[in-house]
Amino acid sequence: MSPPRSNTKDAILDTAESLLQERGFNAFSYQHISEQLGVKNAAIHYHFPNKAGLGVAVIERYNRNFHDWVARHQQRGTKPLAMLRGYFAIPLRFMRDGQKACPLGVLEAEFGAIPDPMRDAVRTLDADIRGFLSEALEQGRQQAVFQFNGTAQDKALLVVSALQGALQISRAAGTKAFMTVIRQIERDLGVEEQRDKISSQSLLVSR
Amino acid sequence: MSPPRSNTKDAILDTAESLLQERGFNAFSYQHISEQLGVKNAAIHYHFPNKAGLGVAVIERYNRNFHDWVARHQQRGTKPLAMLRGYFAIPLRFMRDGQKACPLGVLEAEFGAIPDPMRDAVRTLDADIRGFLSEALEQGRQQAVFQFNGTAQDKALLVVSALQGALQISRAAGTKAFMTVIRQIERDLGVEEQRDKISSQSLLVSR
DNA sequence: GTCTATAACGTGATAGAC
DNA sequence: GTCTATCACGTTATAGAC
Repeated sequence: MSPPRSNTKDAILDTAESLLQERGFNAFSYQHISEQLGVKNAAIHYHFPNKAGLGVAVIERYNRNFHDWVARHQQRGTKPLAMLRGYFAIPLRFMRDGQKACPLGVLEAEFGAIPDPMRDAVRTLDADIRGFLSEALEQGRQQAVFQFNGTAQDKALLVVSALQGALQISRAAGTKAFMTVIRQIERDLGVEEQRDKISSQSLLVSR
Repeated sequence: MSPPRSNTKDAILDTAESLLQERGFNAFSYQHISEQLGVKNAAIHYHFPNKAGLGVAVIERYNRNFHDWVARHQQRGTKPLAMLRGYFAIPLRFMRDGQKACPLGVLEAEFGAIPDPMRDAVRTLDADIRGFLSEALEQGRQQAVFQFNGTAQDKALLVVSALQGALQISRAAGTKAFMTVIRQIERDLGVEEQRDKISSQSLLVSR
């Protein structure tokens, strides 16, 4: 159902997504992409006639990938705590992969300066991520692996907000800040501190 | 010690700060400022020769204002809970004042695309804000008005992260999201739900 | 599908008159 | 301290050859 996918098109999306996370939407250009890709900017305009369309495509692909990830875990019957940690691992990878920010956070920070179609795509992505997390938290509470007050929706919103903020703050304050927030979130969910987390422990000691 | 402060200079800083919060650093220009101010862009270059300097000036003034605010409350002997809520009121004002984002969050989201001197200023601001909040939380814990696990520094980082993220998310998801996060933060600090918060209660009901 | 060439415009910034 | 005028450059985007 999708055979003639051009190789370049995906490469453009990869590069655009990466640049978006590094620089934000308004600070990367067709030139940046074309240079990194070794291709002329006209080629990019062939695949994505205008920048708004490219932006929307990046967000929608990101959301599709997220849905696939969720579906994969649901099929496997991944348990709530592993689900939560698998979710934490996503921004964690961003941070380790060159201090990237979360696309959602970047676009919401630039919300007043992005095209309307992108705003819609952002809203959808936000709703989908929170929907997923709400479910995981609610399941975990029912299985008594998480404890928290208020609705799962409210708690999910807090967790998503904290992760998004922490990832940004880590760009200024360093990796440790992000690990700290993850640890604090787990603490606040009543998840016991793990005994075998050597790296986390050393982080604790170092301040 | 500071008598000949040009009126225009402050007006430029006001406008730049506002534009920064609405559009981000890379999506506002000297033209935007000059149009809003009814002044030519050369006048702005007279006060701030380059954009990086303007950016730094905005951040540093913001930090000075924050310090003044803290000092004012410390002199008054404001109690921890009122301190916390006074702090919440800052981003709350941003949101109500045209869906503005927090300057810190915006700049950290754009961190890969802002000049070096601005990065330094951002790091300082971040450290100062968290320092203040850590103190307030620690005081509150000692007075048994807040309950939380972990160090006050860790909890402060979580709270700052959550507020920053929530303010951004609210641009896409609406005001309610921000109120929800504030309520959840208070819940997680063991602050009792207020009986007289009619608006908050109706928010709860509406979802 | 990718290229060269170019258009039309916004950007940060400077020189010099007033 | 603000203006007019202008510059060099980067931006998104298009036309048309290959």
